[in-house]
Amino acid sequence: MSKYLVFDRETENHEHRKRFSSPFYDKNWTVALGWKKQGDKQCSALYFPTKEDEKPLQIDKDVSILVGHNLKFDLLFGWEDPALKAFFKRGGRIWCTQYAEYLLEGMHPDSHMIAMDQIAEKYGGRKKVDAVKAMWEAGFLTSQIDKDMLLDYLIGTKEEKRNSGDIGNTELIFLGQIKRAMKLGMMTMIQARMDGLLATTEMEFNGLKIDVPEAARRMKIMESELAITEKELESYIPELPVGLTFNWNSNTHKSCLIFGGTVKYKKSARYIDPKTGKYARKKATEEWPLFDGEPVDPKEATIDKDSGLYFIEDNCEQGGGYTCGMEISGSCEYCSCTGLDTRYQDVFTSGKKKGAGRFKKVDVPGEFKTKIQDFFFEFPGYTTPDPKWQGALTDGQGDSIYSTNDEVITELGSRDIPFLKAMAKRSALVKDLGTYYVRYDDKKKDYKGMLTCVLPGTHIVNHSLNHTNTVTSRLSSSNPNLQNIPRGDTSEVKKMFISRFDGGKMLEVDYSQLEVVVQGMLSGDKNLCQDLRDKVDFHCKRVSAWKKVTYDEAKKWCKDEKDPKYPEWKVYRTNAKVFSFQRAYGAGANLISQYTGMPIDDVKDLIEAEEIMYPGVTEFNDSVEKTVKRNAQAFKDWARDGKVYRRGHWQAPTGTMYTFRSYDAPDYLREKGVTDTFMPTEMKNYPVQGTGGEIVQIILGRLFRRFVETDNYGGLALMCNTVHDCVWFDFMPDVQEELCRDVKEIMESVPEVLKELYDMDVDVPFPVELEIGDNLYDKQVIHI
DNA sequence: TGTTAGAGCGCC
DNA sequence: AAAAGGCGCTCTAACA
Repeated sequence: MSKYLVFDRETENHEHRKRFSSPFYDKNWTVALGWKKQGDKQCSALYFPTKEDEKPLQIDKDVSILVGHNLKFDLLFGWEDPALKAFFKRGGRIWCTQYAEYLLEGMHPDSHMIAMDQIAEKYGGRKKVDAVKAMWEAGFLTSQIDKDMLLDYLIGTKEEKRNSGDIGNTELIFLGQIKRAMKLGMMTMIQARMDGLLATTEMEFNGLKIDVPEAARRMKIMESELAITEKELESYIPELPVGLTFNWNSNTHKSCLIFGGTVKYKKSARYIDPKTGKYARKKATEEWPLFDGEPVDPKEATIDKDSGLYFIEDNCEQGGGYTCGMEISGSCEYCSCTGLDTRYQDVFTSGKKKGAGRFKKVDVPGEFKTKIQDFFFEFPGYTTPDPKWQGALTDGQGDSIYSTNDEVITELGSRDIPFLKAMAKRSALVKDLGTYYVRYDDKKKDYKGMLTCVLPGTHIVNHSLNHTNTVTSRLSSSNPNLQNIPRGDTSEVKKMFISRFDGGKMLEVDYSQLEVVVQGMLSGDKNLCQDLRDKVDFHCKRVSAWKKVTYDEAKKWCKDEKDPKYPEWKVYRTNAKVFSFQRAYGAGANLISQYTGMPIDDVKDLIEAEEIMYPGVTEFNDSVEKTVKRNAQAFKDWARDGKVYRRGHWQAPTGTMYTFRSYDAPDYLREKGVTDTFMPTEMKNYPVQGTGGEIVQIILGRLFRRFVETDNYGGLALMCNTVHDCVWFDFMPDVQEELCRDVKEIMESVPEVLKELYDMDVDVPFPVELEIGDNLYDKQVIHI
């Protein structure tokens, strides 16, 4: 009799290396562990006041499935527990209620990363103790929360007979989800994906080893290149007013510099007080000496050193005296006065201060007030923008900002603008340094970039592989994102990824054009499947259909460098390649023509040729569209505009459900009275993208089982990462042969796996390519 | 001071 | 025919 075991941890919640409650930080541990085994009348829990008290989850032999919400988190905290290892060894499986909910909801955006509290009630559970959540939100550590309160939160209160809380809710959700999954025909698919979740848990646990000295070396080189480039760029910036610093990161600045425009900048400066019409000033008072009862500005008086009193030497009213610079002696030459009249400051005549000078507090104009104000500076510009580069933002004057992205800069290449190359180089360096190395953010006083996630000592970076964050059921990666590491032809970043083993290697295994294979599989198009079996070069095939020559001719002329036709036909192939990628995303003829520079009629010819060659693909796309439209239901989108839209779905043969929403119709349909339409591009792409992702994930599950079986090849090979159609491994050469053979066999066994799980008859191969190297940059294709 | 939208760009 | 799909990170600019 096999049973389920629901469990959950409340862990110490320090953030470390961008990871919330990181299981890889030694200051975090399981503060409270709760569980309920199938058949138990109530939940159980253990409380561990310190890390030293911590005990592992006990998993009885009759337990066959572990259940939890966001289960990867709880698994990582005990990933090396012998009990858990033994559990997997005997074939134990998992069910993550967060992941299952996301799949059951057809990956609807509202179901991404969904919190338990948001679904507990719909499965008959109840909301949990708010006070605990409030304390976390207020920044308390889990260990600072009252033990009883925490346990109430975890397993329910005494009034709830200790059969609620996180654990009780999870059980109810699990049982409800099983029913839903059976009804929707999604049970097998969910189970298979759960094994994929185990694989990514293993990958997160293993992480990637970073060659920190190499990274530091590269960084130094890049930083000095950056300094040189920025120095060069400086000379192209016109003289700027104080307070405005040109920022090469700012799209506004770049657009204004290149195309002309007004940059708004802020500076602290004086301003006119509307009440007085003069510059605003601060209030101030001064002690002024009194002369005959009238206060006089001390600046106009002199201090008598002996008495400490102020005195004034009044000038002759007739204009004589100091003002004319004349020496005064005796009488004034303009009149009969005796030159200067010295008057002394008033003094107290009695009391304590008798004899001391009298003063009065007088309001005087204080310092000028300043405030941060907008200033404007107009750049003349170097060239005129193409209107199609116009963006949504405006400059200081309200004129349009134009895009200065890579595409535009390339297009500007033919115009004589001297700094474009340096600017592009700077952008590339800043992107690499800021995203994949490390860069100090002056404003936030914080470091940015992938290397900030590297653990000290081990130099391992543990990324997150997220299962519930996309609408297509693909995975995503974050903190850091290890699914967008620049390829070898873009940057040398991949050199940083090395083996953690002494003398070890890295292995990357890719599916060859997975999405084309999936397109063939889903559509069942006879020609496409045959071409996949024949391993034709699809780009040459498209060229042959487009230029009306045979496939063999096209292939020779496109690929044989010695052929006289090669230079011309190579370009055809490149265009066909771009065409096929664009087409996969559903782009129309217009856009492809614009993007490739091919005449629109040529693009239309290619599209037509495609449809004649692979009619099954069009039929498949049409059938998805029909299905979605047929089952669509209206809903009011309050988050958007409160208007009525529709949502429909299409279910793949594996059981995966894709949901689609409608959007405001484009103008040409609006004129015909249509208010909302589904996006044909989404409907074409989701099934292919999603099924490709799904296949990789279930294969990851198979790989995980093999790694469990072999104890990670005796501890000499590790699964590390996956990027949609590829898998990364870290291994010792000792096990290379066995590892490569297994990985290739398992990854290429897609048709067998799909037959076994879903009784699908798949007649296309899923070939993979293996590459090995000392790092993920310098790798060689290997053949087995 | 922190949040958010937009742009840009890395990957598949 | 007509609407280029999916992510996450960094940066700026605007706003509360």
